[in-house]
Amino acid sequence: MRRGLEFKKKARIILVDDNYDHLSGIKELIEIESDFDVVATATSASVAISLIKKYRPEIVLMDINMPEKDGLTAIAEIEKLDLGVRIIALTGYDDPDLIFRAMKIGAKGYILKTMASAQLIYAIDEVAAGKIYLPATLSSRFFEYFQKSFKEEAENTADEENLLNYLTQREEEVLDLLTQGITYKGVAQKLFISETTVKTHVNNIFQKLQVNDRTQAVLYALNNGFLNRRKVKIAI
Amino acid sequence: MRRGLEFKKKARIILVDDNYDHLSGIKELIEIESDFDVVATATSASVAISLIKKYRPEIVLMDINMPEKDGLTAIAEIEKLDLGVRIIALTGYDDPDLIFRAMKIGAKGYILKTMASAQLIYAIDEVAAGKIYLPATLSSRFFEYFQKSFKEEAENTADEENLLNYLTQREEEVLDLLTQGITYKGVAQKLFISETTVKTHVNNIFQKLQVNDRTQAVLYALNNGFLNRRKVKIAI
DNA sequence: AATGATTTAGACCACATGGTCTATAGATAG
DNA sequence: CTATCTATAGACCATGTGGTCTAAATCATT
Repeated sequence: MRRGLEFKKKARIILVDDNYDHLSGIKELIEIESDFDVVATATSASVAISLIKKYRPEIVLMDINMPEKDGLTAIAEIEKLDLGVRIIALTGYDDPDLIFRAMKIGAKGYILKTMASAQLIYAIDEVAAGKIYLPATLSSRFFEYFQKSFKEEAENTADEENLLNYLTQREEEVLDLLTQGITYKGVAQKLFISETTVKTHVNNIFQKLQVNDRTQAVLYALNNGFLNRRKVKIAI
Repeated sequence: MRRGLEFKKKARIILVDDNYDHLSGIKELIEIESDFDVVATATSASVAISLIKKYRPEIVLMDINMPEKDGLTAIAEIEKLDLGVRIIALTGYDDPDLIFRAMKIGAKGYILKTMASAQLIYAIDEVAAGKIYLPATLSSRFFEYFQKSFKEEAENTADEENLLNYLTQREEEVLDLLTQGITYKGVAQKLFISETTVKTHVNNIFQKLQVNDRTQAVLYALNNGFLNRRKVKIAI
């Protein structure tokens, strides 16, 4: 796997850190300890972005903690450019929320400044090889946060008292169309039934969901995993 | 780290797999190759759940591909019981969607049946030690899927042509209340303005969002990150 | 000083929506 | 073989909603 790399050209890297000393430290480290090519460095996110556009590096090492424009939004912007740049986030803290958000917006790796320099080189290696790199400590933090955020969501949706469960199949179909913003007339046409029948169904839905109008019904459906359950039915 | 385990009592495990041969194979493997204690086995998810309630094991090895009640919903149910059971998912395929969903609902590990038996033992070891275990190949698949799903979300929300951007502040406030299923009268009271003013705002909102009714407006808002941007304003 | 955008508000009308009640045919369950 | 549930559908009415037009006060910008 790694062997394939040796034949390739050296991966080109841009370093971004608002601390100049730290920046040159990393630069030196990479140049001495690895065979990557540091083509540019930047001390601000906005400069970094124009440098990236110019040099089209394979890898960007981005410090997250920067004044002015913070690293996370910078990463988001770079990802949006869709240049195939692979970004490694760099920070002092192992804050799970930070890690989660960085990975969410597309970072391919995440390392702490306190980590050994060998680990930094290894991370770049891995990311350059197309992989995603998270040190073990960070990946567990990531997963903790990941699962926590979804657990909260699940408690709201898959709740034991989900009124959606009381709906009949036909009522679900009607509600499904309501969640697409379709009127009585539209629903009637789509389901080949009369408009008054739709009204009956809708009224029954209101009763069961304990709401007074379509908007509330749609909101209830959306907030209680109505779309998810349709997906599941199709997927599984 | 690992050393701490030796002092503890052997971790107790329940195995779940609809294939009986496979089940006894794993059981034998664990009993011979490790010092874990297989307290029970089950060939169906529903049996597994009652066994878990009875034995309160530390670890559950759960096959995902089972007829009747599938493994994923079983995992979700077990997690809901909140017994502190740590579940490892087991399957033949490395389908990223499956992996993602398993981890999402709370699995602490995920391994393939095709993997070496040593890796299975190692996975149990890690999960028993409170960690989360994903083999390298699976974790990259997980992250790919993770990032892909959020990329799509971002493209829908942070889209360049987001009609929500054209709304004035007051219109945003009104729309915010609409997304809570509040009527004209309610909005008027909340904002201390007349009902007809609310109507004017709402009509302007419809124009700007290019929709014909509140439901569609609410759906547009929800699908285009209206709630997110309020969150973002507060959070970041 | 003037222009334009925003917020406020009213009038008027058509019609969509919600509430309630009744009723029939078919399916399902006890 | 009832009893219940479900899907269908109509009548009737009150009211909420959406469309359009007008208009005044405020505020920012030129």
